[in-house]
Amino acid sequence: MNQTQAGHGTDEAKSKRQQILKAAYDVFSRKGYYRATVDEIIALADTGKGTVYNYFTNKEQLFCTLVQERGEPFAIALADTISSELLPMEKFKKIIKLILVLYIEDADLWRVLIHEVRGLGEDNHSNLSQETVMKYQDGFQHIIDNVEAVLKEGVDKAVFRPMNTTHVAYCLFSIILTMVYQKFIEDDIEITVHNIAEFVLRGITT
Amino acid sequence: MNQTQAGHGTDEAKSKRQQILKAAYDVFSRKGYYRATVDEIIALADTGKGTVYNYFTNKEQLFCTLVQERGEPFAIALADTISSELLPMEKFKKIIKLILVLYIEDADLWRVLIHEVRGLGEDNHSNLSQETVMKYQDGFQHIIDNVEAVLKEGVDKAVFRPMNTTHVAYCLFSIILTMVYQKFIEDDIEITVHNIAEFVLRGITT
Amino acid sequence: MNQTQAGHGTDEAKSKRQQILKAAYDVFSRKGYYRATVDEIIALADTGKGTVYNYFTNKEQLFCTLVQERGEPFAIALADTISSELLPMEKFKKIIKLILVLYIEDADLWRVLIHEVRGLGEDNHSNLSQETVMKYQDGFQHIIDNVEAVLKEGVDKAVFRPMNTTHVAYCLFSIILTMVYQKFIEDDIEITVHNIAEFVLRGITT
Amino acid sequence: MNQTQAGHGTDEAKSKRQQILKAAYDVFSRKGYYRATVDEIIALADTGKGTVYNYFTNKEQLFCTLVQERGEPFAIALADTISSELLPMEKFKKIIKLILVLYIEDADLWRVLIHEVRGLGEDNHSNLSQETVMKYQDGFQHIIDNVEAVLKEGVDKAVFRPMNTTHVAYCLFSIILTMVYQKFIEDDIEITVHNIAEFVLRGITT
DNA sequence: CATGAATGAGTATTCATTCAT
DNA sequence: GATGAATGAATACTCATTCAT
Repeated sequence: MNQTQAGHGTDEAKSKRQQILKAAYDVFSRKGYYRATVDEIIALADTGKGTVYNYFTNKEQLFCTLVQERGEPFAIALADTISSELLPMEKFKKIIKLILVLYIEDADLWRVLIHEVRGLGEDNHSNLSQETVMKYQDGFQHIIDNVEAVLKEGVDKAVFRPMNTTHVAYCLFSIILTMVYQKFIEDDIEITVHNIAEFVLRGITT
Repeated sequence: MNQTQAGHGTDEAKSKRQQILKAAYDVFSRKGYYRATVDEIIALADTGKGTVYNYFTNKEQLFCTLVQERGEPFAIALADTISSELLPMEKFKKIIKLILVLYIEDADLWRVLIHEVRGLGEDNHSNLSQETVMKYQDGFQHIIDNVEAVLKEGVDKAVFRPMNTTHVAYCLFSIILTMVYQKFIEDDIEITVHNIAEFVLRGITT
Repeated sequence: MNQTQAGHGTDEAKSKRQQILKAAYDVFSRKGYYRATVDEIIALADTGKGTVYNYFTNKEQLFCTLVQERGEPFAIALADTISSELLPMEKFKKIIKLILVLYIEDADLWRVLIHEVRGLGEDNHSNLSQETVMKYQDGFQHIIDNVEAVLKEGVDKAVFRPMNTTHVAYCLFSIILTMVYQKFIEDDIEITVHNIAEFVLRGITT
Repeated sequence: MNQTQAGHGTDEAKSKRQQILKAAYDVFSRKGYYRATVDEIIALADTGKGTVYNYFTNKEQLFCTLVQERGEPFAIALADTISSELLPMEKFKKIIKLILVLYIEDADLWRVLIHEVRGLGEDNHSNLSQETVMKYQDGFQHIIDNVEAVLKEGVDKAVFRPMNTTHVAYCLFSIILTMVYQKFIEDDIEITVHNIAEFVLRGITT
């Protein structure tokens, strides 16, 4: 609200939406979805309450926009990898790396998303609408399905031994998340990728 | 509410507290911590709102009491196992089983607890107080520390190959949780225990 | 909040709800439904915001309770009159009087209700829910239907000349409302009843 | 928005204002004053929000302009009729017809206007400013005054029997509105005019 | 003149907690 | 000890209006 007096400059014009998204990212990441208040977001974005509702229909849609924006590149990269002609083992490692990279960037946002989307009982624990929750659950499911597809391919080609691919896919996914959330990532990501792959491939036995 | 007129009997007095805990278990499990309301709990417990606050200082402490009560037996069993003279491999499998059994019983309650305690950013995502969150994180940490101890013992005795025991302990824990939350548990738990152990020990390579 | 320090006396206990209803009557009558704010109601009722929501599920239901309470006696009296064995002309006058009396008491409340329920275009102009609007429209319809029934009876018995009873019933109703809203009511209601009846029965021609 | 680039041509300039008025008519009629939003009006008018405020000082004045525009012809016709040399009975019927025609055209707009202007308590129920409300109440008053004048003339000439002309004028007006709002109008308006006149003149007695 | 991004005052509703009886 | 009426802080969202371009 300082520079161009009322922020109508073309720079700022585009920036308002960005300011809000940036502030929202910040607040959602720190506070989680429910405890993030629109008031705090606008304070940080240095904007009026109405402005938020000009760009986003409601708090939920603001959050979803954030998720969409940050998740898009990953979705594309994953699709590319899946459809590539790599060998199972190579694909396997590449997917691990992709997921790792995705979750390392914007770690806090994904943490919050997963927090909201995770483990539902009969009712909806989440503060997000049932609809939204299901949408993102499907998103995660899709990733896991792809992991499973790679595992199956490996089993078919006898690179991996027979297993319950569904179980292993979920476990692999949870292992990756654990590594990220516990901040077990090495500076050189390749090392972490290697460690995870090694663990999953060979286990811990001598 | 008839016999002893206002619940002055020791039976009823104790039972009031139990009724509340039972109802709280039910509601927390179904709704999660945040969406569980004291109103719903007292409706189910068939008691007055004030009564809850006679036995428990607040909603959070009610939840914590529940967690304490249901977690106690496990903590004891775990300690016993750790200090037992079993061989590393046996200990390893027994711990997997212990954790599995714990989380299968009261699955929803643990789901909720983990939901609240999981991966915090700088601020506290949770609806629980920072203090409480840390307490339960320590609780989980303690379990994981014990798992790690077993792993170390195995490495020392060359039953397991050298590894980052911390990482593996966390991963093992997350794998177990995943199996439970995804309801991948076989009717015969031993099978699941075997599968997890096999996966962690030998990986997926042929 | 003065007398018994915190208003928990049995007198006051019952009175809280009444205080709120009284205040709501006041504010709704003066401001209309939309412009009446819960804040103003609680200020007048000298109560907390939560208290209102203990007794009434929302602003609309508070308003409806008011309408119900004040309208009940009339509905009963009307039903009695309709089913009575009076001659058409007597019934006719008695109904006029009943409606007049109803609308004179609580004139402002009915004014507001009619304001909300009146003349809808395609959409719902009202601030009340569609459901509620229809409920009260039905209520008014019911009154008019009864008026019409009396007219029909009169026509059958050749006391009244043939007419479109529906049109006349509506017109009679609107005439009564007009008299009330314009405060054309004489101190002795009988005079007003007589005037209306005379006008409707004989018209204005010499 | 193409030809004269920014609407500088007198054609377009005038048309912008007309577009807005047309759209406003539409939205006000469908939604009522309160629920009509400027946003919806500009969407329909295919214009910018600022433009509305170039031509009209605010939402209220936009509404008033609309009312003015549509009411003008009627006011003139009414004045003509009043000052004409017709016999009381003819004048009486002509006025009924005039009012009927006025309210049939733009029925929804008048419905909305009356909705806002009707029966005020101590405070202003309306969403319009007290000032505006009074202005239009005066407008209606003026019509009624004219009706009353005709009635008085009839009484003086002994065509009508003695009566409270004020009361009857109001009642006649409310009867006409009722016929319009209940859509009791026959295809041939003359029939409705005749019915109303007959009812008011002769009443319903045999 | 036309535009539309920015604004913020105004409001209904929820729910944990208290405390007099 | 048991009760439940009373409470109010906290929060998302709407929409008329302004003003720099």
